[in-house]
Amino acid sequence: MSLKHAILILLESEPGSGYDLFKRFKDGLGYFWNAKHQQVYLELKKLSEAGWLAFEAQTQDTRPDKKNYRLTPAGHAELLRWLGEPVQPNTINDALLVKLYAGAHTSPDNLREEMQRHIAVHRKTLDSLLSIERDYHGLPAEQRHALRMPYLTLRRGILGEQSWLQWAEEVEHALQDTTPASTPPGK
Amino acid sequence: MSLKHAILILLESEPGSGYDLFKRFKDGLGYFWNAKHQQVYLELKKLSEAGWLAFEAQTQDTRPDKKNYRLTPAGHAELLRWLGEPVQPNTINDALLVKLYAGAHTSPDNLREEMQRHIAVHRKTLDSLLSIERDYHGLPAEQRHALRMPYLTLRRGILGEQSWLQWAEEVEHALQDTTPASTPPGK
DNA sequence: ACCACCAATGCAACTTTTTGCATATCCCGT
DNA sequence: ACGGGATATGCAAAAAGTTGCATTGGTGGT
Repeated sequence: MSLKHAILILLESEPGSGYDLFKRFKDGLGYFWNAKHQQVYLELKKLSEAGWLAFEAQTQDTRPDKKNYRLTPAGHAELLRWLGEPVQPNTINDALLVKLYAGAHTSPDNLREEMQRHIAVHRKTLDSLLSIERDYHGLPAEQRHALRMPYLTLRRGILGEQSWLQWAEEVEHALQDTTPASTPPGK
Repeated sequence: MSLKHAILILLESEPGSGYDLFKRFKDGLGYFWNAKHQQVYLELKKLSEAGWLAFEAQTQDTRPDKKNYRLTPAGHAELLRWLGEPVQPNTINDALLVKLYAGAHTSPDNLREEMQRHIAVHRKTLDSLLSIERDYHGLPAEQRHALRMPYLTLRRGILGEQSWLQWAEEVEHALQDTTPASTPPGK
């Protein structure tokens, strides 16, 4: 758990609305933290009630009104406290691997299609991460320095996706071997 | 979600008790599916009530009595149905990356300690996966064939852990650069 | 003209997972 | 003799996350 702290960190670096935070989760942090908009709004409400956030309502003409959230001193203190605390190693629950584990009970074609869909998603994610990395390298040194920690998390995303795609190739070879009869020899 | 189906698959390949399943999650599948014993027992109860599992109570002398679960035909059908359905790509929520993202607000020492602890865990996991892989390669061809699908998931674990450790090296270099003063030069 | 999408927020019900507590016996090491 | 770990199961409450529904207005495409 820790949508709580993910929100505190995002608002610490820049105040914003629920909608705004949701977009940051979707675009920027999506490769390591995900949340639906409902959950974000609910959590913002809870964090306000706990005194860690404050907000001012902004009325807007052409668009719906919004609430602009920022950290309170108590929220800042909580963030520092959390940073000093050890983080539990991540546990992974990966449904694709569950399916593959049971793969002998279904057809290789089914598995291949499934893999193709996932490969497409991972390739797209990798492309977008690489493009963010290119932008980062184009920044002036000061800004790069300010972003060095987020950059490390970006590297995790890139290395992770590359490793995933490498694994996917292994899987494809293995699944081809399962049905060698369907392709005629000689090309 | 899909502890449900993870359980169906495990019981399909071999019937067993809740305790037994829990151990299989902990030892064998832990690198891609995790569940506490409470959740396993609760889910077994629900799956029985849904008619997908049946159990017979076994009284034991030296040990507590246990319930031996196996799939019903309905459970088998449900498993096949699920295998035909597309799996949602995994979403990752990784608290370590959240912490690192906010790393500029804490000390490099704190981050280094955190990384050391996680590195130790990942190295241990990798070692154990590699040892399982060695065992696999030592098996006769028939058994290897029967286990080819679980083997693919094992490969995911191995490649994933290796990639993680590679990333951890990048992080360590980056964190060293942040405080070059503390280590005396010349050794 | 209509449809879809962006901006913006939220409630209610549900499922899934975690945490805390509870119990009972056996075996192993110190 | 005593503590800890393995064996074995479970309830209750809380926390975290998902799904479905609802609203309002602008903007851009066909």
